[in-house]
Amino acid sequence: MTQATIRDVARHAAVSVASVSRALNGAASVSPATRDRVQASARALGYVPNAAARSLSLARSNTIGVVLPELHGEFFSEIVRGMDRAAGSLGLQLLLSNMHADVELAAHALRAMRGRVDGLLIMAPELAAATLIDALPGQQPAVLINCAAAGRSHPGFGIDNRAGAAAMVRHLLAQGRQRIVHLAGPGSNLDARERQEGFTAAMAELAPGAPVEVLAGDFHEETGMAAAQALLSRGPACDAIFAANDQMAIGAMRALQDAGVDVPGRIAVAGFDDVPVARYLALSTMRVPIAEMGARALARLARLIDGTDTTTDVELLVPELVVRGTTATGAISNKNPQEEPTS
Amino acid sequence: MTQATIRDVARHAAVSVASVSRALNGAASVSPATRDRVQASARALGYVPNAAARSLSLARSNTIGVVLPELHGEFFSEIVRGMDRAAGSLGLQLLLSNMHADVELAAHALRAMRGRVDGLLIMAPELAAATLIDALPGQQPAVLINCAAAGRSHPGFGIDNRAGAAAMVRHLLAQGRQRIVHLAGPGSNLDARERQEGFTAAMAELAPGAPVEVLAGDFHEETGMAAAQALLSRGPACDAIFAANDQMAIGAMRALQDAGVDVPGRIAVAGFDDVPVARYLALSTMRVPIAEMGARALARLARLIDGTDTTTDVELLVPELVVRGTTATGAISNKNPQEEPTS
DNA sequence: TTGTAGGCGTTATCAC
DNA sequence: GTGATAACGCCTACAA
Repeated sequence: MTQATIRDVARHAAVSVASVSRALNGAASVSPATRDRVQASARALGYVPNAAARSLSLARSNTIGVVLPELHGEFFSEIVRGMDRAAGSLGLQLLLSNMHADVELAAHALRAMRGRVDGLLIMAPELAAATLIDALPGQQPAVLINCAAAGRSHPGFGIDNRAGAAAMVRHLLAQGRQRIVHLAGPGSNLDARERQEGFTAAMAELAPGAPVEVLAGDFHEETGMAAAQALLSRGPACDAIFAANDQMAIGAMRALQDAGVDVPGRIAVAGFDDVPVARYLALSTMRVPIAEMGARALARLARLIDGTDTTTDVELLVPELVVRGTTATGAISNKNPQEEPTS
Repeated sequence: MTQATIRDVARHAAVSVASVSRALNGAASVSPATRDRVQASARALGYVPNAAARSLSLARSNTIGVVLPELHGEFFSEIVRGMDRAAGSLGLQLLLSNMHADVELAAHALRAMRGRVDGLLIMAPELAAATLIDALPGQQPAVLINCAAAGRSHPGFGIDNRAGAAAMVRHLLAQGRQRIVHLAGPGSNLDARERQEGFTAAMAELAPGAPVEVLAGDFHEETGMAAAQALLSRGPACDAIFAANDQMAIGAMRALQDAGVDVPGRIAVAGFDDVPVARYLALSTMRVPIAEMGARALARLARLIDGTDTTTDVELLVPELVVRGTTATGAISNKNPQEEPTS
């Protein structure tokens, strides 16, 4: 026997399909007697409404399309967790799809969601604004996360990378560091660019005389190691390495420690993101509220869908400075890395 | 202007909707001329097929429902990554929903997917077999992951926890450890139970005379700390702690090191899972191929859906022993300071 | 090769 | 309060 439809229930309860629909959806006026009969029949037949049919009829799916790039473990799970939490409390489902770097595929993925989702949550830190806008299905409500394209036609969310970088620079300077080297991320990445800009701007403002140096990087641990080794084996030494993300910072730490360099005694190391590993390695970093960003983006998309919120500005979430052993002045105090604030 | 439908395209191309459908779906016989006209019109109007309508008509959604419990960062992202990878290569989408411990809610979540997905990927290590089977929509193809219910009516995937635990026991014994204490996970969790059983079985077989001790735990780091402290402050000492997961192992390590106990000199520590942090802390552990499990489960579900595979057995993935510093015999590998930040 | 028409399962608009 | 019935957008026999 195949799945029961609303017609089966109607027949079983000896009423019309209209009454079944009304009885089951609560809303309209139905006599208690028929409602009970309908509910009993539905239960007896194991009836479950067909979501596709309902979506077609209502032109609403109660589903949010989520398009993310290939991203590393923690970031991915955190942002999805935030979205899922918000979606659950709003009675929405999440349709996942990962955005390939290929624009063709990305556009295809977006199109495939038409009629299946009520709105889109898109994160594409590597895609240029115009490219993305073109790929967007015309009428679909969408919220852009970490997108260069956000703010104009579509609302967006992002990390205040400039403020974050500035906060770290301020911290390092306050610790007495004089020559801070920034290990940048890939130029194709929006966050990486903003962090670098934040760094140079903050240095120019807070330490006008100090040397400003930026090394190219790619967000990978190996690159952090290589950069640190290069720094050691060349001319004027630096006394602080501020990496554009934690992975590179960790790589730098390893290389420095392998070379017997005192961290932070001789060189301080700082990262960005606060991945879980950072706590164990006592790495100072900027904590990025990823889950919160996901949750807030979802909530805003929901408001956009039901017309409650029609703004298109970009909301920036400010990272929080987390000071640990790798930038502490004097004695390193990572004796108990567990005393970190819980997220 | 609202989204174009197949009728708009038909009108624009001066053909029937049937021809549009045929032309766009490639399959049937259409004259090259009309196909070109249709494609041109579709592009001109920005036509994208409505997935809900198509699902309703075809009784197929090309979507897989994924139901996961609340799980910690890495596990979640890894398994979803595996599924997503496999889904992408098969042209399938992923509809996410997290399974709440509450059976009512779980059943509701499963029901809500009716008509929206072609099959279900369910992971519920905490739910009893019968409960889960009851909650399953009757006809829906489903693959169970880490479920006690797998293997009977539904195919399943799982970790060979017994073999994994045995491998770790063998390793610890080979390292000369005599008194191994197992720090178990929550009894409600299938993996935890199997790991514990694997431990006791392996001990009975490989070290018949040795004392076998099991401490209750809950998979949390704090519990690992508390357990280690308790072990230190009581009677006969042990020389190895084998935790049911990495989190507890890490907690135990910290407690031991805080107490000045030489690890692994006096007490070896081992975990299970190989979370990313494990590498940085030089924790020996069993590596669980999570992404692979997700990918294979999805592939098998796809075969189940198209009738290619109708078996219902459980496939077990074997964890791999990863030996690091915390179980090494002789010289402790603390020589690499960055692997032991609390030194 | 192409067009007509019926059906997929629901909801909503009418009459009654 | 209840019951026909027309959408919703697409696919697919069946005819032509």
